[in-house]
Amino acid sequence: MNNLTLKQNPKSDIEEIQEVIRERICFLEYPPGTILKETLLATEFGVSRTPLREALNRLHHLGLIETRNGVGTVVVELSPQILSQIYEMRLELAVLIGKLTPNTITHEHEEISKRLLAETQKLHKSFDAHKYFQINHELNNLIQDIIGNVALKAMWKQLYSQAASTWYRIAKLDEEKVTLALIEELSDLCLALHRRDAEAVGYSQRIHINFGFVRVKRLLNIDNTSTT
Amino acid sequence: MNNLTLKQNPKSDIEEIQEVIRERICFLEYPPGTILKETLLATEFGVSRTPLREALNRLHHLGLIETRNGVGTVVVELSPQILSQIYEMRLELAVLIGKLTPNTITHEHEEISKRLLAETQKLHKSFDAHKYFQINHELNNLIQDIIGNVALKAMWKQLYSQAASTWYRIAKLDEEKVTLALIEELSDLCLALHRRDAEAVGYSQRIHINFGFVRVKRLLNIDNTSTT
DNA sequence: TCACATATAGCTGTATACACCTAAGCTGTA
DNA sequence: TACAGCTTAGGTGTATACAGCTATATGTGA
Repeated sequence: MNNLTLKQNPKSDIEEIQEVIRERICFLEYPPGTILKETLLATEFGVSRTPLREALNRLHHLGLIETRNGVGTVVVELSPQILSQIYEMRLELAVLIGKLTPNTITHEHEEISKRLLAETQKLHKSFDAHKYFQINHELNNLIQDIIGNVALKAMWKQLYSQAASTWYRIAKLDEEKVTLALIEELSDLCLALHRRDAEAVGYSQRIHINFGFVRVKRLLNIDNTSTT
Repeated sequence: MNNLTLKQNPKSDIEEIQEVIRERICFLEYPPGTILKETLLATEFGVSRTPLREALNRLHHLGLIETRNGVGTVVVELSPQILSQIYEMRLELAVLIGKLTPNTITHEHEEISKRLLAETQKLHKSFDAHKYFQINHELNNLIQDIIGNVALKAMWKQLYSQAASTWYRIAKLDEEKVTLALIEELSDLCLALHRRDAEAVGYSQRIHINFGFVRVKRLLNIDNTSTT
């Protein structure tokens, strides 16, 4: 665990490539529908197509891309229905953070959350989309670091990756409100971490995922007939 | 959906290879520690190493294998701790089956469960390990087919795959009890399906996963200090 | 001018050769 | 005989050539 960054250092080249492309998809650098060419990416990362294809294969398994023979590898656009299912799942997983043997919360976790809160407050004065994405991303890494159950952690990461780009696309439409919501979220988180209360972290996450879900539903006109 | 089989037909060759190897791992044909050679598998399936590596790569992502450079691809042996986390997660996911917009239960689902029950009752008279595995496998496919939330379904499948081989190894130690438990499980399931009650399916699954968890813990001497 | 068949550029899918890594076995020496 | 060092067989990791597929563009006839 590095100094206040929680950097996830990938071991192999392939994992590093995978992470870079994943972030590009999450951060809307590759918006849904973008067609990625293996040759171009391979030359960019300075490797041959073979290892690059392995990276893409893993991203395919994460549900982020789809490759069509003769065409290219396209960044998936999730249907409103699937996206809704993903959010419903995330709501359920959130409360499991504190339930399933969480990792011990450290002083460092608390410090990171404070830093992110401060950065978001600065963001409130002059909004910067990419900075907003970055903070969300680091926040998610922080949450992941508290999740002790490896299966839950993997699932949490995957669902975040799948939902991120849509959320960010929507967030840009209403900078003011989402920034305020993020400040509120981080405030809650700071309090929960200060109390070393993983359960509170989970419930806080649930609340704020639901905030996002409501806005996503509103903008995608999802008819919600499920019994939540 | 085929005639009372719920066959999952893979599209590409790679997916088919992946499924075959996955079943071999689940069914203990490749017990943990087995070293798989890419060349041998490639010749067996009549393809080159490239597509076979893609299949292995996906299995790696499912947490079933690990490949070490210069050595081979080894079937992972999950630590008792990780296995415990997987079971805890499965317990939580079970109740979500009925909660998160399940698929409509059909007459066919009911018929399959009846058939599996009948087969298990025959099994009770003369036990056959592989047959037992097969029934468990089909049962799991049946449950998957009821899960409507795609994220939950994917997670469910993955966790089953990871836990299966350990469970089967343990099941062989006490054929009598596990067969009776399976009969009970399928009886509950038949009833729930007859009522078209997905929630009951979920709770039934939870009960019987817990049955397995208890036995796994007993044999692996897991110290359970978590607050379930 | 439009519809349709065809040619083609460029992509992914696959096979294969080679580089690098690892572990086991062999050998020489104390 | 025991042990250290080296050799080597055989594995995975990577690069690359080629096969097959797809969408676009082009040309031709009505």
